[in-house]
Amino acid sequence: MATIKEVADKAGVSVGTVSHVITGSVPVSELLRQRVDDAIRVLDYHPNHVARSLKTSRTHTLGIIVPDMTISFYPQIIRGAETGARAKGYSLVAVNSLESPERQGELLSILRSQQVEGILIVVAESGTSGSQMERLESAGIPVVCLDRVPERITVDSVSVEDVAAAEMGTDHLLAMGYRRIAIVTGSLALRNERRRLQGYEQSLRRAGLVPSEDLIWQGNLRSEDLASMCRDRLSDPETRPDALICTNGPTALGALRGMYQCGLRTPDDLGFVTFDELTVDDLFSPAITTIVQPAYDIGFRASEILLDLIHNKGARHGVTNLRLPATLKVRESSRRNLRLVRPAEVVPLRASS
Amino acid sequence: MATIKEVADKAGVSVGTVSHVITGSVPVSELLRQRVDDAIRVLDYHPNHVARSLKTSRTHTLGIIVPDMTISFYPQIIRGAETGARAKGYSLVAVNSLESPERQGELLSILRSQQVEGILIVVAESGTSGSQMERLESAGIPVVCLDRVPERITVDSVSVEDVAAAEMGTDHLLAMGYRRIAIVTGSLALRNERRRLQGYEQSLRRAGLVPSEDLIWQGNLRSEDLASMCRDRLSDPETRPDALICTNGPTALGALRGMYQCGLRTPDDLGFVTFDELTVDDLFSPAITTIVQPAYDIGFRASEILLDLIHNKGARHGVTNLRLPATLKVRESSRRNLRLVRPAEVVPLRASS
DNA sequence: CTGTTAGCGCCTTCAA
DNA sequence: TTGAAGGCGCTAACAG
Repeated sequence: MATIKEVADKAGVSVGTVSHVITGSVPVSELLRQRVDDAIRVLDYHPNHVARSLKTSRTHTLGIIVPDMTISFYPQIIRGAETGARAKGYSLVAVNSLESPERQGELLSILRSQQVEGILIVVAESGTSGSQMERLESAGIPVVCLDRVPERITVDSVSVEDVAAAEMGTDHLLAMGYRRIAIVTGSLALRNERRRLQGYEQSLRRAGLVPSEDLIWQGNLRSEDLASMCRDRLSDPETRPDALICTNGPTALGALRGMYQCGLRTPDDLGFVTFDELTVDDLFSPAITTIVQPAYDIGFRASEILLDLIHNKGARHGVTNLRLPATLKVRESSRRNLRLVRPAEVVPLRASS
Repeated sequence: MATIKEVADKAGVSVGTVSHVITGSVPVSELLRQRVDDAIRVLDYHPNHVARSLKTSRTHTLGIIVPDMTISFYPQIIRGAETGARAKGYSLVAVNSLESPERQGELLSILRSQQVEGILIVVAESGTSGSQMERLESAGIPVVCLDRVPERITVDSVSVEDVAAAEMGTDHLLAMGYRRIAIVTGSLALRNERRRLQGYEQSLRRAGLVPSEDLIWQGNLRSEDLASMCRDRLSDPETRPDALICTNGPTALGALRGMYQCGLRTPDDLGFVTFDELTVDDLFSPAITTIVQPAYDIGFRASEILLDLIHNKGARHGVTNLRLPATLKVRESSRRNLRLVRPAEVVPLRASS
C-alpha cells in the first residue's frame, strides 16, 4: 500500500502538496497537480482513511444495529440509511444484535471503539438498558432509534405511526363486516407493540365495540410459540374470532401456521390483516392484506436526522420523534365475499409527526 | 472520549502500563491492573480502534459487497460471513453495489481506503473488470468471490454446486413425469447461470431427451421483463412446455407473474421448480418446489477462507474454489397428481469441492 | 514488572 | 503557491 510520501517522492513534491491536491483545501498549480495525479494513478494510491481519521478525528462512518437483517423489514431500513449516509459521504456499518441485550452491548462498544460518528439502532426486544445509550450521548455520539422507541423519551427516533396504522387495519376489517376481531401481538414490553394494540382498541371503540381481554393475544417473535398459541385459541368454534390482525411479520407467520394446523383458511374461515409484507405482491394465495411500513424511508430519514445531529453538536433544539404513515394494501385475506375480488388497492394514511 | 493518557493519569501509571493491561501482551501486577481497570470504568474509556489500527496496520475489518441486500439470499450470506468474522475478532462492513460496476468500483475503492484486510464480493452482473480485483490482490488485499464466480479462475470462490443443483431440479421434474421442460435463466453472461443451464441439459440428455433451443429462455434479473417474456412464450398452447425450471429467485417471480397473466397455474398447467426460496415454507400456495442454496454457509465458509488468506499471506497453495451442495425441497408445484400430496421432503445432494 | 519513546500516515497550521 | 513539522491515540520495543 503506497503512502502519501511515496506519491510525493514520485511526483517530486512534498507530502504537503500531495495532501493539498487530495483534499482540495489549498490551491495547487496545474503543473504540480498533474504530476501528483499521475503519481497517484501509477502507484494505485488510496488515501489511508485510518490515518486521516486519526488526524481529523472524523471517521465519516455511521453504525446501524438491527435485530436480524435476515428479516426483510431490516434490509430495507439499512438500504435507506446507507443511501442517506452515502449522499453525505458517510459509510455505514450494519450489525445484528439477534435480540440479545448482551450482544447489543458488545456491538455498541465495538462501534464506539471504531469511532463511528453516530448510531442508528433498533433496540433489542428486552432489557435494553438506557444507561448504555446515555453513556453514548454523553460521549458525544448521537443516537437515533428506529422502529422500536424506548420508553425514555429523551432519544430521537423514527418509526411508523403505530396507532394510526393499527387503527387503519382494524377499521378495514370492520368495514369488511368482521366483528369479532382478535389481535396477535409480539411482546407488549415493546412500546410500539402496545401502541399498535392501542390503535386496535381505539378503532373498535369508535365502532361501538368493546375490546375484550380474551381477544388480545400476546406472543413473542418466535413463530413456533405463536403457532401453538393460535392453535389453542382457535380450536374452539364457539369462542373463535372471525378475523385476526397481527402486529408484525414473524407473529403473522406463526398465526397463519397455527390457523392452518386447525384446518382453518383465510379469508373463508377468518379475515386476516398484518403489519409487514409476508410474500411478494399477490403472486401467492392467500394474498394477505398488509399494513406496509415505509421501511426504506424510515432508514433514510433516520440517517438524515443522525447526520444533522452530528453536524450540529450541542445546538439541538429538543427531541425529534418522527412518525411516518403506513399504507394499507388490501388483498384477498380480508375479503369476506370472494365474489368481490378486485385488483389490490392502496390506501395511503395521513401523515403526522 | 477519554484517551489512554487520561486513564493513565487517573490510575497513576504510565500509558505503557495501561496499554499492557488492555492488550494483555505484557504481565502487569495485580494492584496496578486493578487501578487501571477502575480508571477505565470510571472514565467509560473505549480504546480508539482507529489509532490502534494506524499503529498496528491491522484494522480487523472485512468488507462484503453484495448486489442488493434487500434480496433475501444476500442477508443470509452476510449473516454467515459476519458470524465467521466475529468468531475471529473481525468486523464486517456490508455494502450494496446495486449491480452497478461503477458503484462497485467506488465501493472497492472506499473499502481499500478504509483499510479492510480482505473483501468478500458477489460481483455485479455485468462488466466487472478483473483489473480492479487484480489491483486489490497486488495491494495485498485478498478477495473471495461468492455465488457468482468470475471467468478468470485465479480468484478464490465459494458458491453452490450449480451444475449438480440444476441437474437435481431437472431430474426431479423428469421423475415426476414432465417431459417438455423449459429453463428460465438470468443473463447467461453470468457463469453460474451458464452452469445451471448446463446441469439442466445434462439431466435431459441422461434421460434421453434432446435440449431444445426454444426451451432455453434467457432473461435478466428484472421481474417485469421476465414476465412479459414468459407471457409471450406461454401463450401458444401448441408449443407450451409442461414444466419450468428457474435459475434464481427474481427470475422465478417474473416467470410466475407471466404464467398468471396467461391464466396458467402450477402445478395444474405447468410444473414449476426454482432456485431460491420465494416464500416462507409452504404457508402459501402454490408451495413452490425449491432448490435451496446454503446461503449462510456460503458466507460463513467464505469468511473462513478469507481470514485464512489474510493470516497466511504469501503462503497460499493454489486457488480454493469451494462448491457447496444444494438441497431440494419438494413441494406442490412439481406434483403432477395432486392426490399424491405428502409433507415436504428434503433431499440432500452429495457434496463436491 | 513498569515507564519512556518513536513512529504508524495523514492533515494543517505556519513560514518561506 | 509550496514545504516543513507537529501531533492525533496507540502499541511495541527498549531501558530501567
